[in-house]
Amino acid sequence: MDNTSRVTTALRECHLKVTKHRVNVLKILIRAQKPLSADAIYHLLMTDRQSIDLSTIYRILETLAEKELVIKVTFENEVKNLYEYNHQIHHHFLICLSCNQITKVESCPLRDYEELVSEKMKFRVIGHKLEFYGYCEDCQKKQKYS
Amino acid sequence: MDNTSRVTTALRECHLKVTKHRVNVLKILIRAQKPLSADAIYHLLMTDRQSIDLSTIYRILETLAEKELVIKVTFENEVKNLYEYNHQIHHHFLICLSCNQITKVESCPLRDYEELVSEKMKFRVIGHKLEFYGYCEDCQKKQKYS
DNA sequence: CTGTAAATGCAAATCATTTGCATTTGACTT
DNA sequence: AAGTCAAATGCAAATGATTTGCATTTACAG
Repeated sequence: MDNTSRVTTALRECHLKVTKHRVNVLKILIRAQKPLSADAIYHLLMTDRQSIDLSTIYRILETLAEKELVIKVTFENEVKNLYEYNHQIHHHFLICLSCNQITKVESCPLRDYEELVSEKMKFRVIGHKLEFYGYCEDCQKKQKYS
Repeated sequence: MDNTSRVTTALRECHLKVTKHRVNVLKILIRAQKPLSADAIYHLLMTDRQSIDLSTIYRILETLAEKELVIKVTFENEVKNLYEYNHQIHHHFLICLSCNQITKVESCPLRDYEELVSEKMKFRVIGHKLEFYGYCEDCQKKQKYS
């Protein structure tokens, strides 16, 4: 199944109208494999000769986030909100302090700890967010020679 | 040592002028024991009959963050940036999905995992940010009866 | 194929944060 | 204690991301 039909099916399952723009936005997020800003999506669509208004992108992202087809995330030192396709697989990110590149890490060490926190703090944990900040391989190399 | 002299000393050590506003902002952040928005600080000062401009608060927070006397943090679903006093003790937060209240947790399970990530992903980890989302004790009680 | 509610485009509003500039102030010097 | 000056502040306006109101277009149920 290609992305177009995958996305079309997903929209139908959520009782959302299948519009050209919604399909395009979702396909871009799937291809990106990382969170994108509304603005970044806008420019990708423009490059692809697709005409769309930025406010429409914001509305689409809001709708898709409500239906949990996409996840809205915010990062430190990043003014804009970012949106990622929801693959339903729990993961975290590495954020390079030098080039700001975002990389996904699919393992997670926290399931046990969640229980501990729940008990000790009397806080019912529903989920968590974990990010590692540091330097990616490329930036580490560059730093050696500067 | 009271907070006023603690804060005055901290500012001097950072070669920053000791101004009434800087002292007030730092004392508010110490008392709060959790991150506050520029706006929240503004209203606390106003309630305390202290006249200050919001832009001054932003400039103070920026300066204090540069010197690492405060830490700037952002949370999901929170439009504003928040600032917390830097106690130099590594910690994380519990964020209640119902009342949005933020609670500190001082333990951390991630030191070992950081090394694992460093090796496997060839990413030099400098630090991390971890937040737990769920329901605080009060909101859990309220949910039972609603 | 048609009617209708939902989606979109466009312009303007909103809200957090930043900036330019005139004035005030902390702290060093004398 | 008064003089000096760069840094800090207040005020008004700018900026940039996001949201909203409203007129028009479109998806899709019947």
